[in-house]
Amino acid sequence: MNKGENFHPVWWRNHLRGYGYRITIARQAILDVLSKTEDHLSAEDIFFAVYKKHPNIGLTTVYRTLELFVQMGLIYKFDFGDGRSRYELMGGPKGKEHHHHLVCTECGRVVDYTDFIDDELELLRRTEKELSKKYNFEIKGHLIQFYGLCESCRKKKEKIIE
Amino acid sequence: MNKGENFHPVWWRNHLRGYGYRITIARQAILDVLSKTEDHLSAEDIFFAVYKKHPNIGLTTVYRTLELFVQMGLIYKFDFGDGRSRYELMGGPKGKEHHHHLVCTECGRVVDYTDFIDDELELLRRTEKELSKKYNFEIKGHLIQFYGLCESCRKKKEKIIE
DNA sequence: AATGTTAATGAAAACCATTTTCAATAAGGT
DNA sequence: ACCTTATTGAAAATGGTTTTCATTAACATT
Ligand SMILES: [Mn+2]
Ligand SMILES: [Mn+2]
Ligand SMILES: [Zn+2]
Ligand SMILES: [Zn+2]
Repeated sequence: MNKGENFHPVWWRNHLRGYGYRITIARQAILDVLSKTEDHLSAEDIFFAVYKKHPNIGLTTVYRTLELFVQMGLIYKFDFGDGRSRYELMGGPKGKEHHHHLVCTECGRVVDYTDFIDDELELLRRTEKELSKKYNFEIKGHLIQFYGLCESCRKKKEKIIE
Repeated sequence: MNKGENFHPVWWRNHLRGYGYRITIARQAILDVLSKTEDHLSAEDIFFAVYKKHPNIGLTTVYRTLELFVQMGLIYKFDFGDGRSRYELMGGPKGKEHHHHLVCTECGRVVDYTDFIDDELELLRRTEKELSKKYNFEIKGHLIQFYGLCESCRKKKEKIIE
């Protein structure tokens, strides 16, 4: 079986239908792209990836579909500070579990990390609890990102200084 | 002494001069606005606040000045997901200490919190250390935000359901 | 398999926060 | 006062995203 090729289409179809949406070529193609990549793609990235097989699908549809999938909870939408949103598959067969990000401020590289230190989740839970009590907030989620310099960017800077 | 009125101008002047920049009316006015508010203002918010006393200062200058202050480390720039950047004073006499945010996804309300930050800081340091070792990142900073529903938005939703 | 209803789509235009351009102005050293 | 040049305001440009609107295609019904 061609790895990733039309990966578990049944799952998407059920997921879509379950929400009362129609199953279209564009939606399947976009999910297909997202299910095959390890990267954090922008709308335009996805548009170009889809374009290879479906040059008739427009960027507008990509935006609309991504918005829909975010609302459905199928994908995550992130902002890493480079002026465009980036998307990542959430649940499903190839979906990633909850994780946080490490972002290089120089080249934009993004690293997922899921190997939380044991206490991290514990502290998060505790913080959420205390915050919701103190500020009367019903906390639904969190965003945690670390910013810095990746290895290659650090080396480049060292060379310049020498 | 009029509270906040031209608060410690000497401090700004030194801070600016220390970086070799000229002290202009626009820059002082913008710092003045930021030093008087507890809110997280957008560039436009700041423009309007400045406009009251200085209707000749343009939005372009506000953007340029904010960008400069961010580079100088005088202010923070945040993105709370409503499509515009928001700014907050960093150091100085009225500047806030490092803190994280609680954001209402319904009305956009933003709450600063500095509580529990001791535990958090400790854990953060440890996490940063582990991450920088494992992924060869030189970590420079972090972004932590909790998302949820503020009290009034929660109550509104409850009423609708009833 | 044909039909009807209506969600979904593509192309173009609009939107809107932010940036760039460029000639005019003013900060601060002499 | 004068000079140099950083800073400024107005207008135009930019670029990611959204809206508009006429056309197309999903899919339930026949
Ligand atoms: Mn990720
Ligand atoms: Mn704040
Ligand atoms: Zn890098
Ligand atoms: Zn709210």
